[in-house]
Amino acid sequence: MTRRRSGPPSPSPTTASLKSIADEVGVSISTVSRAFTRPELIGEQTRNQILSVATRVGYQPNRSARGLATGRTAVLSLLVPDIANPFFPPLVRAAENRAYSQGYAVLLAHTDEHAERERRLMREMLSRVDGLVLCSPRSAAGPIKEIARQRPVVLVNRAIPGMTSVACSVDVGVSALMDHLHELGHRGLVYLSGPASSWSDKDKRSCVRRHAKRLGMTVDVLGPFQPSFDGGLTAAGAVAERRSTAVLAYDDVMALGTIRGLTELGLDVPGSVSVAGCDDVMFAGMTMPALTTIAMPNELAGRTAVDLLLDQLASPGRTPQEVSLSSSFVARGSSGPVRRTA
Amino acid sequence: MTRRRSGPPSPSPTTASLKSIADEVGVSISTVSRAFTRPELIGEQTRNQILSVATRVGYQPNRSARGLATGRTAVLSLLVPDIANPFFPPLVRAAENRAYSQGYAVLLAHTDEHAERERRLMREMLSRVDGLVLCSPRSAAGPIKEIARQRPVVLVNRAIPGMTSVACSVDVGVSALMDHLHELGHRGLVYLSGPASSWSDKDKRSCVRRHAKRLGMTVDVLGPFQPSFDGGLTAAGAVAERRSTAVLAYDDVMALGTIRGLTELGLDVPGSVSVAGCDDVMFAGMTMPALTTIAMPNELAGRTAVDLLLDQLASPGRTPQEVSLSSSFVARGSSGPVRRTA
DNA sequence: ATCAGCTGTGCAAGCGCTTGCTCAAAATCC
DNA sequence: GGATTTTGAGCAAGCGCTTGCACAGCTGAT
Repeated sequence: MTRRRSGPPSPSPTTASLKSIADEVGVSISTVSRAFTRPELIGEQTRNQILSVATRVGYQPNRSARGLATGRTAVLSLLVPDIANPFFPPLVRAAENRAYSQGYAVLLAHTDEHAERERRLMREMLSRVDGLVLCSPRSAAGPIKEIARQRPVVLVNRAIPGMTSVACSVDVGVSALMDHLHELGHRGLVYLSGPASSWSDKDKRSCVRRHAKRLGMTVDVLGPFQPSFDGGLTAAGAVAERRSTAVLAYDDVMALGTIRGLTELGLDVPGSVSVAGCDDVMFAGMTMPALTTIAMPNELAGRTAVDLLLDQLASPGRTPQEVSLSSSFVARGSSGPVRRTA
Repeated sequence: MTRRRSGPPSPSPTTASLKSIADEVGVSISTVSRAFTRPELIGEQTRNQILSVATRVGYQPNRSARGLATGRTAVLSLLVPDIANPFFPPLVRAAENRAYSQGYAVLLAHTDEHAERERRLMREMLSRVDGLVLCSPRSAAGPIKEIARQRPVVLVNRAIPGMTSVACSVDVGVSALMDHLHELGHRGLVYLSGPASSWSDKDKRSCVRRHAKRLGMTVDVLGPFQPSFDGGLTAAGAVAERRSTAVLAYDDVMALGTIRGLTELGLDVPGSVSVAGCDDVMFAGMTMPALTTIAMPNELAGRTAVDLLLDQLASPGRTPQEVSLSSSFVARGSSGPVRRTA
């Protein structure tokens, strides 16, 4: 270790503050502060001096102090039901990326699909963040609006009148899927429903019905089943019983369970029955057979949600908007032509 | 809407503060503050009065102000390379859960495997959080230690002398896997390596070699390959060429790619070649064949990391410890007995 | 020379909360 | 009953930063 030329014997472990920089440069605290926040106001020479000292000592503003003074924290809250649900990571990633690029950090919390915990989290976040993104919130409209009165809120995959939201409808995807199945000779479809109360399940049911009618196909709605592999396993029994030739599951995970269940019952996928999922989760393309599915634009959803939130932050008066994103269809190996029954 | 009995015409939209409560109850601000932070110091009657008013008006302390006054933010930072990598969600979830239960919120950010971004994030987090958990950090030891000088840091899946870390070694899992393969008649193993510089890849290579020696099996290390499905696809070619009977891939995703690649080359898994992965990612059990793999205790890792961090927060002097967690072996359908060559 | 208008900087008042210290009243002791 | 301790509460000084306002020194128009 080389001897220090002069100055204090050791770099003080206390973090640099406006004051320490001000003292070193020989200006007032306000000037240093403004050198960062309103650089135009400061003379070029002074500013450069300040900035160079700041980078040398690795100055990082104390966020709490800034937050207290400005009333803004530069933090956004992202509430998801369960980050381990493969639906969310891409969304979270996109949201965090966008937020970061705009100078915001992201406080992540998961609600465990538990309305009570969700409400507590929302409340606790209030004093920590500038705005919140709520993904598939379970709470009633009341508590959510209560929060929205205090901080900008954007809903993802849930709409509440008068609030900004971004939702991904399966409509386009289901339409294409059912065209695809129809062309392959299928004349009926079983929909394996998930959480009955969720916006997303309702959307799927209604889209399936609408497009079935359009194509003259029959629809059976089974369930609700757990949106899990085991839920799919269970559902497989019901599918087999019904001698259905085509199945759409609430999500990809359930679809994989269904495929496994059907296989164990001696039914070939896609030979005997075609199975499709929803979400186009990361693994959907990696299984065998690869999963035919409806891709949800969740990266876009995450990014959009943050954009909408930042919009609201920038112009508080803004009227709420309900953005609707559309899905797409991805044909893979788990769907095929209907087989002539023996 | 019923008429309000008395009091102000409408609940002021400004958030409640210590002062507003103090005024209403008729005590000083300090008393209200202490009613929350040091309740023993306050008379029971006063305290109850304060608490009841507080809950009625939905008081939430201003975190910035508290942070400024105490120097603690009650926020932890969790840096992961990529939340969309299925390895991380369970870890993040467990970490967030543990932190939440101890009164801490979690700031999540992803580094995109990018050392520069990682360093910037670490620095920026410094002023926002009380401590950081760094998952598989890419940065050199220097910058990391620099951060650790300012705030407690816990490393996950990376060890740096003198720092607290928690790592999951594949040792136990590899041992069991290789016993399993040996019993099934395999006498050689191909290891498909991932990012050569990562601690985790080194660990895998050395464990594989050690246990191969123990069992008298041969080892071929191929790669490095991208730790992705495509990486596995590529690797499959090399595996087929070598006429290997057993393969261990760097991670589950690569393993799935390998299986697909082998299948496309006309090799049956596990008939012609057994394939195992690492991590026991959510989907590992859902594919067909279900993936034989080495399960990493990443929930435990996430929880432990947070615990270690909170320990350091509670008792700053504490000597750094390197916790090592062990993996386990999960036999599923992608591994089987070696087939007599024609 | 005079004065208005800039520019660049400093002053000082907070932002809402914590906390060491002070102090009055009540409880306890001898 | 007086001295001492305990209890409950308030005062006030910050924590580090932002920002409205004041003001000194220039510039350039008059």
